[in-house]
Amino acid sequence: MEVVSPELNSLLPDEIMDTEAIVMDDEPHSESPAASGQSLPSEDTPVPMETDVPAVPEIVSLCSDAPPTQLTQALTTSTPTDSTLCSTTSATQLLLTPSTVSSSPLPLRPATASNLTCATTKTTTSISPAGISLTSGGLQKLSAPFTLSANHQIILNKVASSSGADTTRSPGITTTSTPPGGQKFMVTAIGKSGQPIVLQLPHTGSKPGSGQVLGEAKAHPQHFKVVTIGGRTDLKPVMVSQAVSSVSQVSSLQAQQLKTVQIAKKAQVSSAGPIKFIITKAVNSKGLTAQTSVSNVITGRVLSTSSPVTPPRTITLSETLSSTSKIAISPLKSPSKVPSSPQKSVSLPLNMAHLGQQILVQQSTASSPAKVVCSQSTSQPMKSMQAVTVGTQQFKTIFPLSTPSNVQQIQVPGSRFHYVRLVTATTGNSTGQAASPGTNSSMTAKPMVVNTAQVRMSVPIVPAQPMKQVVPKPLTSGQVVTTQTQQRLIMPATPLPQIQPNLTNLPPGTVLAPAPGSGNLSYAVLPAQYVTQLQQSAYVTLAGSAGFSTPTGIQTQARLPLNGVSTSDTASRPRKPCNCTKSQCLKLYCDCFANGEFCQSCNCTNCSNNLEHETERAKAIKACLDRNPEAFKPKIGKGKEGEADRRHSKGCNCKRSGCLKNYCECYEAKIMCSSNCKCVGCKNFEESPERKTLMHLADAAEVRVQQQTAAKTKLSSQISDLLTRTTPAITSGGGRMPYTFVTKEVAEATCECLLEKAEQAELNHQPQAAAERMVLEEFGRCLMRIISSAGKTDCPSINC
DNA sequence: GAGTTTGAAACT
DNA sequence: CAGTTTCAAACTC
Repeated sequence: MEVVSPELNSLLPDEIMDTEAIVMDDEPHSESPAASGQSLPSEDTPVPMETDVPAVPEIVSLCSDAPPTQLTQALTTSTPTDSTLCSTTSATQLLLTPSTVSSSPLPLRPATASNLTCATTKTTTSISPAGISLTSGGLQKLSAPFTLSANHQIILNKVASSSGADTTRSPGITTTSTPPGGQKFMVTAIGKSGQPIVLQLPHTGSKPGSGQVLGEAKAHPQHFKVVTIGGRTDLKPVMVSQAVSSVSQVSSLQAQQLKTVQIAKKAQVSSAGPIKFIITKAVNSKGLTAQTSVSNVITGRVLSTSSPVTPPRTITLSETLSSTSKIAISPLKSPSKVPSSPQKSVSLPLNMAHLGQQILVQQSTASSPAKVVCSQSTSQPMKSMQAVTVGTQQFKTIFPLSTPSNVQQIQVPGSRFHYVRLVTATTGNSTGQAASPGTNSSMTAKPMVVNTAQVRMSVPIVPAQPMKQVVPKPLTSGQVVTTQTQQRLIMPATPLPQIQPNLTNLPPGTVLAPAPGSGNLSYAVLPAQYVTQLQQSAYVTLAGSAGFSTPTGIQTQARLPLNGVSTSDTASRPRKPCNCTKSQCLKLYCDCFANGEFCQSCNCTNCSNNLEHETERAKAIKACLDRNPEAFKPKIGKGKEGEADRRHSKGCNCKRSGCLKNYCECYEAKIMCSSNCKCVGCKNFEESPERKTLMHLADAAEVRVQQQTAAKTKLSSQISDLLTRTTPAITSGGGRMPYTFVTKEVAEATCECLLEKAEQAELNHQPQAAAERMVLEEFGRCLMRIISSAGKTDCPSINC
């Protein structure tokens, strides 16, 4: 099992949660203490979370009664028949995916509830036609998972966790039930302990939901209802897949460090049933205002509610409206940060034409950073890209990768970072791909032709903590090990006020080195220009993205604010290529690296500042941050009112340049030295005559350059215009241009005429000016004759 | 273009 | 923290 260490959270912004590999359990009901214990996050290394309550992965999944062997096969192999893949979980998320329509009413049984275990590492959920069992992947036990009332209500009764470690963690319940009517609903509830959650089911006619055979196409669209209850701040992804297969997967999230919203995508493509991807945000465990937004997805039914703190609650399931395959992500802002922010839901359909799938990004709340983790499972290695917008701004960008990687870009509103996740899931993977803890992935399938790898986004939880390389824990025994390679990239690009305090220390890139046997998970924080790099291999920009400017200039790299120059300013200029030879462009000597950029079109040798050396780059970043936590911060702080207040944060140390050469960082930034500087013989101050002289010279030179440039441009334009206007004469007239008649003979004749005029003037003792005038006039006449004869004859004659 | 100068970054 | 070394850009020829 892949485990995200506590460091991971510290590396990534709070707004985006990441989930680790989906835990695949070879057994439907894992009760292995060892596994659970291993998967448990270390208590000794608590990572500050966005919420005060330590996050604990809580997963309640519906497990089929099928024999373990059957389940194992279903989980470990990605079969087209698997219609449901449910994974995920952030700390207290519970995901349930009903995969099949069960004819038996109220499939949930107390007997299965007893199967709930505390094994966090293993959680498997599947629904068999015969019934539904619950397997708790979380640390908590559900002694009485829920009760079913006569009036189509399901009451979830949260019971205090059995283990001591569990008691400190917020409870979360997610359950799925398949009512008799074949309707399915999902409940993702993370409420307070001991508080029941009541779900009211709509009265639907029971259908003969006979047990369906795996791979059997569903004639009837599945209805899913997702209910999010609770007060947790964590985003809760809920994936609902078409109720085709009887196997669903639930990966338990290792724990407390991960706040994640995952979009599990099922590799399976179903021909008939509607596909629903629903991601809801988990309610705040702290009891703060929890907002849950659930986007409507295709035929599924999604119930969204802003969950107040106090359960029990009765929720009425509502119909969803969408008609196409979509993935809905509704990242919610942390209630702790914005307790009372009105729920805001924005759906951004992503047209992934080449993938034949759409991703719907739903934004639930405005300001709070959202944590979104999207995981995709696929039976076939593919390339997929997803763009997820978190926060107030939305954007969509699809990056077709030349590599078998998935790119998912997330922009957090107000953040200067773009978060882009690259997921490389290649090798043949089973439906139950290895997933990070807390990741819940499920795919539905129909319109979605093929799904690729898991896409995940991560956000550091610990503020102001430098990015660190995180090595996921190796998979534990008994877990499904996949050969799938996963890359995770997080790209900073745009400002995000909400999380900026946490991101200020973020290095331009971070790579989470894969742990042995962990499936080669890697994380990277990349500068925005990385997006550009990716786009060089042709990209598809999704329309309809509001507030997101798709990078169009391939050569232009977005840069972090450097030397007080705004990003837009720097971005407008072509980046200067570096010439590093010894530093591998992994030290601050390299401007590219120092600016958080990848080397691109540089002259460097042995460069490691690129995607191919993510690990090295991450280490270098970490090293730089260890030396100086503010290494990647702009050196020139922008003053309150204009450039006058701009000053170098550290100041320069010039000794011989007088701070009047570009050696001086202050001078280079076109600012004057300040008290921060330790320079000797500084001449870079306001009243310095040397500085003024240099400035004047520089201005004059710049003016000259501009004039020359303008003149060249104008001349080029005129020439171009002339050629454009004369072109018709060439083509339409069938003749040649006048100048083509200036043959050697014509030129000689013209010269003779001119000389004759000059001689005449000389013989007449005319002044030089008059002589010159005569010559010029004669030259004009010659030209006129040449031009006039151009269209008459091929051999114009010049006669004086 | 090669060589020198310079100062930040890295190292001790 | 200070001194030294390394490094790449800036500069000079």
